Amino acid sequence: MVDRRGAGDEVVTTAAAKRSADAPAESAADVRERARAIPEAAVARLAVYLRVLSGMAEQGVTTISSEELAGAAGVNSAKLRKDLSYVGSYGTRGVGYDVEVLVSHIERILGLTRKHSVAVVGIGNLGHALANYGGFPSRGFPVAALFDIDPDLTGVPVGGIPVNHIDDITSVCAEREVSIGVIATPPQAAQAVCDRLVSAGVQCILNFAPVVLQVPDYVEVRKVDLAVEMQILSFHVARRADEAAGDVVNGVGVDGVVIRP
Amino acid sequence: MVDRRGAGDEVVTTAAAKRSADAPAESAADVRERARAIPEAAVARLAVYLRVLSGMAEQGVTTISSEELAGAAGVNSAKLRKDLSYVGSYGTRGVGYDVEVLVSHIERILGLTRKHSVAVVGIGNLGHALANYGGFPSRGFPVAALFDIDPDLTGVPVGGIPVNHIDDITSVCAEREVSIGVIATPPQAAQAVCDRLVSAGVQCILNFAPVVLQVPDYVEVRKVDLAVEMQILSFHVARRADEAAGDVVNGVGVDGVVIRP
DNA sequence: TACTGTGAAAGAATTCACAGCC
DNA sequence: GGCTGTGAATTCTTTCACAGTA
Repeated sequence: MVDRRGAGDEVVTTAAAKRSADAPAESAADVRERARAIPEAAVARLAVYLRVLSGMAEQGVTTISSEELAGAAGVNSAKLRKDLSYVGSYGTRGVGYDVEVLVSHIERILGLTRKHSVAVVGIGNLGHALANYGGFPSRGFPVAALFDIDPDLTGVPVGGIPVNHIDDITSVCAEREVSIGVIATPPQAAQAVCDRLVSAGVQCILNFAPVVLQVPDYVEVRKVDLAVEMQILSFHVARRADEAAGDVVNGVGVDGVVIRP
Repeated sequence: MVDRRGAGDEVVTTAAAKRSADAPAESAADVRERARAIPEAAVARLAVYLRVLSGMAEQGVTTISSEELAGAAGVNSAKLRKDLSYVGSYGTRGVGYDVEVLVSHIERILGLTRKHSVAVVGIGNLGHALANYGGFPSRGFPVAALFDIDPDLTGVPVGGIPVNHIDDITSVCAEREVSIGVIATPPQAAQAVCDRLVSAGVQCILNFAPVVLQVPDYVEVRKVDLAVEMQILSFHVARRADEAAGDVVNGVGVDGVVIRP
């Protein structure tokens, strides 16, 4: 019912493989076809590789092997190479990858060649933190608008940007070409805010409210749910405790890992 | 290399199936075995179901079908039933699930029957927001300690809890039985903070710093990387734009979805 | 009748392992 | 010799579809 992958959207796993390796300057159609074939899970990791590579570049590193990059990104090298193969074949056998080349190709695939303006809705504790978060603008996501329902906040600058009233969301988003909406409101308000963002034309939403948002198919939602993260950690604590109670013999658990007292 | 699943830790997919359905009051060993067999992906969803169910219970709902619960949680009903089957068979055919029963069983599986004290390290914008975030304590994760490296902050109460200096992390974490550490520091400090948390005995870490943390195998790390979330959204914006350029005929894209102008 | 619980099938993601190239 | 790129194998996850039951 909420399946986002359409019927005509077949996954072409071998699309990249079919292309000859020596293709000159890819066409827009090639990029398009390749981008569509990249698995979701790989996209998330590409963003991590990009960050690591940017750091490397700043330190003057020009070349890196899959093994090194994988280590720095916390994945194994086979997965890394597979992920990079979705982007294209930009490594040199026996040598490794050119850091700058890889950075620019990943940026292209992730669509970072254009700026994506962000609107934050809900200027409470979290909204404040997000408005002031330096990681957004520095990575090509300028915070272009802030909204809150409290009229007392309207006009008050937060992180250098004056807060708008939420009733102005449509006009302000259009004017400032907002492409990503961030919901940092209390849970009760989240769905209504989401609806307004969508009718304002925003097609990508990052949701911090602990609510499952209902949106049309063409809108992409990602959620960050702190309580859920905590509960996943809790599950692992519990599992570990269970293992300790069940499998531990002489203080040594599975794998010979010593269980801490 | 960073594989967290040990050699002796075989996944027993059919463990639950082998158990007879009429087993009386599960033993601790049963819970343990079942918990180990739950797929990661299902654990995250169980936390979402739990939240939805809690909301239902508050509204006085006592019974719910898989279809209804799935709709509210944003998944399809087959997946929901499969997920719940990992927890056990607590539904009634032809009727549905008793909300309270399900809540208590999910809580048990997620290890929420005990409290998990949380320490937040790095009391900047985000740290402030986290210290004040009501969603933690209300879900069984009391914030028990705050740490920062700035001596001027030491003793200042944030969200009702005085900030400690980071040098006291070991003693304070031990004393207050912290089981989850939250890293909200600048990226440069994150690995050092992580190391200190680990040597203080904290085995679960939620990391907001855009850094890949290196930890021993027995430590569980989850990360929330806002820039990565943004970049995933960016990828989808780009893909959509590509589709619009390539596949759209007469303003209608794949699946007959109208691409917005 | 209406809904759960679950084997079996299908589909994704990960890992292996090695051919191919520098 | 060293390292990439990738088919094939494996493992994990999702979905199907229906037997079973209140």
